[in-house]
Amino acid sequence: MDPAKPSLELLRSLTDEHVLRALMQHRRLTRAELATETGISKPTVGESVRRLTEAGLVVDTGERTPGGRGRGRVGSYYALADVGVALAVAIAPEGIVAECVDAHGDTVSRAEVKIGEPARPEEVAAALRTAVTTARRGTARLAVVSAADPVDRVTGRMVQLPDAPFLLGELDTVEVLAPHVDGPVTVDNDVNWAARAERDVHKGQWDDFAYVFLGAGMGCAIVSDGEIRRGHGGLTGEIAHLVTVGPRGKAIRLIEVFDELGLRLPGSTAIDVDRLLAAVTGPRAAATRDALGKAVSGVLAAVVALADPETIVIGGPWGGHPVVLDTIAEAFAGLPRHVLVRAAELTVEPSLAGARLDALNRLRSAVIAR
Amino acid sequence: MDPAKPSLELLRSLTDEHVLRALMQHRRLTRAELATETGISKPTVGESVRRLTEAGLVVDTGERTPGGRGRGRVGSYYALADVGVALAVAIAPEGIVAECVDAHGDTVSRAEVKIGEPARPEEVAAALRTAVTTARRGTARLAVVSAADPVDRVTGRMVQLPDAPFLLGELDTVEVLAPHVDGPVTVDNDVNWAARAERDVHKGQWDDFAYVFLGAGMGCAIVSDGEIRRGHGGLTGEIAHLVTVGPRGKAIRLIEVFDELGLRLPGSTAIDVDRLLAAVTGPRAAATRDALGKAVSGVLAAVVALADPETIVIGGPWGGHPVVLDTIAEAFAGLPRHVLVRAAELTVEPSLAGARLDALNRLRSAVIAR
DNA sequence: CAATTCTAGTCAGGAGTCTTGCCCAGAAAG
DNA sequence: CTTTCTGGGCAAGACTCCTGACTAGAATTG
Repeated sequence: MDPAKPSLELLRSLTDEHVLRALMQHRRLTRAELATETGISKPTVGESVRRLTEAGLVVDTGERTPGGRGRGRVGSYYALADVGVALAVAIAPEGIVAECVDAHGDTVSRAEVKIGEPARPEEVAAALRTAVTTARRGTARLAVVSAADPVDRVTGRMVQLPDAPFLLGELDTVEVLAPHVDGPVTVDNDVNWAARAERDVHKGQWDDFAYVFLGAGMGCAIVSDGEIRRGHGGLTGEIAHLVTVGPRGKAIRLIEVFDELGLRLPGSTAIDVDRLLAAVTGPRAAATRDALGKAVSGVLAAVVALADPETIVIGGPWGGHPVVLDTIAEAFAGLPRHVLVRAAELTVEPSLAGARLDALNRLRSAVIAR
Repeated sequence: MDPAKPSLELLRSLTDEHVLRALMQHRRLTRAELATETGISKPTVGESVRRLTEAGLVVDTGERTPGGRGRGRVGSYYALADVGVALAVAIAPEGIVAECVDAHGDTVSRAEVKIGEPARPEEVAAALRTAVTTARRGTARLAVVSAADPVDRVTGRMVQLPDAPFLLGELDTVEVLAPHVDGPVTVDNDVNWAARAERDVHKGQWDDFAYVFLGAGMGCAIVSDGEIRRGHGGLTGEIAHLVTVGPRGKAIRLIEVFDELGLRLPGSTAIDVDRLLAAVTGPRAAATRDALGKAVSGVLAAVVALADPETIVIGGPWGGHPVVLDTIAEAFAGLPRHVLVRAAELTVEPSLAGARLDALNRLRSAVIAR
């Protein structure tokens, strides 16, 4: 039965929720301001504030309305009590960033820990612990993690796909973080988080788009009806095995294109980004550019066919490079169905930004649910 | 502001909604049965029934509880009043089927109209009018339409994609039906409806799967997080231009495979299903089977990469054929990432079944919203 | 400096909704 | 005929929200 049972308690909790959300957004408000902000009557708001104060969720800040504002009676400012923080963590092969956000959306602390390449799982786990313990302020009520590898939707663990780049290795993020977090740990891959951040930049306008990330690993995030689609195992957008156009017009998997072009790191599953960038800008670059353009636009054709995005956003160390972007856009424009291709808006820590915002929303919901 | 404002009116409408939903599901109930069914107290239910009767949404059927049931006082049975019907329509090149469903989920009428091939738009429109006027009983409060062509998500009109099969032609379903329906007309393509029906067969178990339809036209529906994903323009799953493996290992678009195999209807954009089935079962079938298996499994690889389904369902006149299905499953099993491939469960009018169920849900919501 | 004006917060009254508990009517069972 | 049992209704109580009036206190105004 979908709709909630009607009861007076429902009403009361709805009132409290409105008040709490208003305080999260506006930091500090008087009872009167709360009433106009929420549209609820003054006496009801007063009662709610009394309840929430008693429950320890709201405190009288002691501040009074400044004289300058009006001439009437001074009001008391109320604010959210200390309700704990949420952790937002980004795990990449280069290093780890951990941040704490409070219910107002402020980042209260931050820690960075570098990792030596190639990353070994034990090293990553140790760095993760260090970053989180350094960053933590007060009780962390939940954690949201971005990881630069495919993530199993159910267990939150990294998944190695055959022959596909695997940057971090076997790492059970949930297990590592559990001792440091007093609540659920959510893990998803970095491209999905970056796409969520991109969506929030274009709030309400972009409901359906795709975000293609081209770096040492390749991935694609699909936003449909305003939400990231993860699929059954969380492996939506793992495009390494997508069939596309190879260097001589042959149908091969995307990851194989980089073998044929000799652009993978020897002894590793990852793509050699530096060499790739040198190859598309240096002498005799035309052939490489042509091959990459055809291969990637074959992927974009698949994205258009199976997700029908409004636009396609391309990001990542080499995908975001102007030369590569132009090459891809040009090759893609020749296909029968094409959409606007553009560079990602967010370039600095896009996946952390996405994880941070989700951490905030989850923290707020957790506070409201007592 | 997401959560509804707390008010007493909210409570009342919630109570009415519970009562109405119980009556939709159970056809006829006494006040006491309504109370136990909804979990709401007897006086409250009584009051709600009084309100709803006054509003004309509920009627006293005049029936009394039969003596056999217990020994207590006789109760009065209440039931939903006549609140109109919903139209469910399936438009295919062969013909049109229109049905009326009432709020209990009963199909109260049905009409079929054949169309001569090839279908001309005016002929289809005329057949549509005939089917709907024949089937309609009472006021149709809304219509849900399945159409065997790509459908624009915003306008509900058919969309012709370059070089892709286009079976029904330019047809503005919404405009044709508007005079016959007293409410909104919803249009989507037949594969999406079939997939919805398949989802409802596996209620709650299948949240993420793909439905690949292979017939005169080809399409694919993606169910993610329990919902059909349509994309920005409603063209999700139009796989004709997906890059896949051609007959000699060349990377070509799916639709071109049928050109190379000589399996398209001359002078038309559609696939010649009869000739295709003959080619895969007759003598020298091995080469054709091999080509089809590779081409389709390339499409499935794309579906897996971009949607990560739990299973892939294959249906349609030639896709559902055992020989074809086996061929595809075999070719697909050789790829690095593969999931279970199975035939569609529903084979008789699957898209109409999906449209019918959606029509029912929409009708119920419309009734509850007064 | 006193009167006026204005505002945050509270109080009182009233309307509305839900629930529990009790009672009644009436049919079947004993 | 009495007992048992069930659907339905009534009354009382608890609770929530709202409107409107009131109070306290500060700034402005004359």
